[in-house]
Amino acid sequence: MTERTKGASIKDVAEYAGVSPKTVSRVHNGERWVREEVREKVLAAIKALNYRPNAAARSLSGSRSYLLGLVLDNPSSHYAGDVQLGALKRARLRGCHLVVEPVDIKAVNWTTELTASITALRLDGVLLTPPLCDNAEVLKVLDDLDIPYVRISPDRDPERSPYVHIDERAAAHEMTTYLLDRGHTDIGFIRGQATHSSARLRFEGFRDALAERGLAPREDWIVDGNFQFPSGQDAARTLLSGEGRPTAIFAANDAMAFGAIVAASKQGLSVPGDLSVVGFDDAPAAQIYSPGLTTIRQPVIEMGAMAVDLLLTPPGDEAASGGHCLAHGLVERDSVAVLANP
Amino acid sequence: MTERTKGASIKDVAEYAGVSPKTVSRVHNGERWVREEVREKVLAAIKALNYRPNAAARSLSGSRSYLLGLVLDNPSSHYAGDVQLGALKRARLRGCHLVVEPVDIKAVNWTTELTASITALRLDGVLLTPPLCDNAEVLKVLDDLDIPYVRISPDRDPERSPYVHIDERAAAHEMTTYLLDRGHTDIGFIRGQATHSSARLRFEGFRDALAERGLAPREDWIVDGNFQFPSGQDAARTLLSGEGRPTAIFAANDAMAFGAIVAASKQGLSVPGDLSVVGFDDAPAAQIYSPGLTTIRQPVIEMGAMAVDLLLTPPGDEAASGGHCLAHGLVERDSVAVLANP
DNA sequence: AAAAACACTGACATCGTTGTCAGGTTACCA
DNA sequence: TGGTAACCTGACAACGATGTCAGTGTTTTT
Repeated sequence: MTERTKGASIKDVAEYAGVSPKTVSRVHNGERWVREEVREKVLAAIKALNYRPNAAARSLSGSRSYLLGLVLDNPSSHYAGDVQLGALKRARLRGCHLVVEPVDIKAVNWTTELTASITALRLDGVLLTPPLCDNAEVLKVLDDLDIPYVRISPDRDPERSPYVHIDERAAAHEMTTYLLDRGHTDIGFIRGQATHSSARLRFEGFRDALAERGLAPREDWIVDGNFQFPSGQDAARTLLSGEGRPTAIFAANDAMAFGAIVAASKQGLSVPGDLSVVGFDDAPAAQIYSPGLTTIRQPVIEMGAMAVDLLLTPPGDEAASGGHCLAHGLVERDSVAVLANP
Repeated sequence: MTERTKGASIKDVAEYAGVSPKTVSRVHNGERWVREEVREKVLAAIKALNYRPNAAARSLSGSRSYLLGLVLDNPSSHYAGDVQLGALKRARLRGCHLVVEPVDIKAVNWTTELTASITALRLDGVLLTPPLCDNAEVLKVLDDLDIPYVRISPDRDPERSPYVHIDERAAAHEMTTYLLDRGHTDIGFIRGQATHSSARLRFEGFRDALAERGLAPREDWIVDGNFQFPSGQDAARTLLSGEGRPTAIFAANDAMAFGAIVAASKQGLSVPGDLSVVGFDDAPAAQIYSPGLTTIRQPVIEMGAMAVDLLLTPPGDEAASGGHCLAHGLVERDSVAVLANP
């Protein structure tokens, strides 16, 4: 094997520019008190030698590692992928790299492994996605390590760390109003499991929107699901088998909405002809389903990006603390029929 | 802010165990020639102090960084997520961490950025996924850096680096035979774009399987698509509008298969009642589609894992060179009708 | 005009680990 | 018994950056 090509070191650059290594360090770290003339000379040398500071050396010497951790429990989901994408882009802009740390809650030693990774790498901070961001053990590990973290859509403990989220209640409210405006007043709702605050907030938005029009949800048209496809099928079967039937179903997420569509089709009901269905999340399948699913889009990529920004904000800066709400969007596709003009 | 808790250093462990730091290093690196008694004493000390070697220091001192790069151009796809998951798990087993490097081919400076990341972090090796693994510029950057890399399902240059793949031709052959065995002889095929060798191989497997039964594909039932959903719709419209129509459609990937199903439904054809449709890839939507899509599953997670293994095999080891083929699977769902008993 | 503050630069130690090498045992063979 | 190998260990110098501090000019203040 040939010797791995080594890049230029800070010494080479210093020599080339005729200054000390320390001055080179000052220049590319943007420290004050470097003469403009010297700065330019050094920058030219850096460019000429194509110098890249060694991250390991910086980490060892300084107090930062320029490494951020993304802790995931389900790395192959589309949601996680989008968070990662946003985080990745922003991290690069900010001169950091992203190390992905998978956590398998079902494994025996996962806390040890997480601790090991964080301490070995001296991560500067950690990003947490749901549902991990509400896992007490994870938070305890991070608190014990005294490492900064930012949560994405956490369920509870708003004071515990900075976080980003969307206004789920408002989004569900908007979706419900959208249905009402199109003449739907008989709306069934498929809930998520009560342990997720999302499930609660989305239902509350639905209920409140109805209430604003002087309506109340029919009790037997509120069915529990668990955010999974099959539970959507089951729930829809229940909704469609009772006395009378709703003209629209609002599922608390897309997977259950797909289940509802399939269940309706199997009963010979066409969507949206006989039944309108809406979801929440804008899953990738939503645009290739038949019919295309009207749903709520979360700005997941931006959430990942903002989480990195918060993480890199100097501690103590008030601007980064607390919750940061990003705008959602209602994505109109083909799964809703218009019963009356808005 | 409180001072970040620092873990024990190798000196602490050495002192605790009553040996030199170098011996501690020897123990946890599994070097030879450490007395059993000493080894145990050191291991006990490591455990007692909960010692984790500092990755930055190791990287700086030794020749390895214990960091692998995963270069992705579309980090939020399910495929990329699964590769990552497999790579992540295996990397952890092998004591490495994974740094994700997004590459946006459309950006101006992407080669510079990639080079910068690799040299700054002194990555031990890099994983490449399609279609990036066939990008000449990426390969040139890596070759110039003289950094080991492993490709996943590359299109060409089999000698250029180790790689993992599945036998796409055999898989398509198997799927075609599956259709033939169920009485389908009038089969339409939706191809991918010719620039992907996957498209070619999958088509060849299809053609060969027909040929083995003494059949030849009908020319106007071979339609070109581009692996995207809409092209599947268009292709199916073409296939279903000519004189006579196939009893089955084999799409070169799932996205186009979904398009075909939707197009068929719009023409009043039920799947699989009036038309069978199969795909390739086992996209997440395949199991929540109506009907569930019969398709080929690639062992993507295992491929990511094996890629890491290959990357960590010492260079020069013959076992790691060349291509490594993993087994695919035919996932039987509900999109194929039986016209005759197999 | 002296003192003080500011602006700029480099020497040197340091971060935590591993590579190199020299040295000390013990075991084996002639 | 002496010599050579194999086995085991630690001192010391890297690795490539940054933090600290001292030192030298230059300006501003007193």
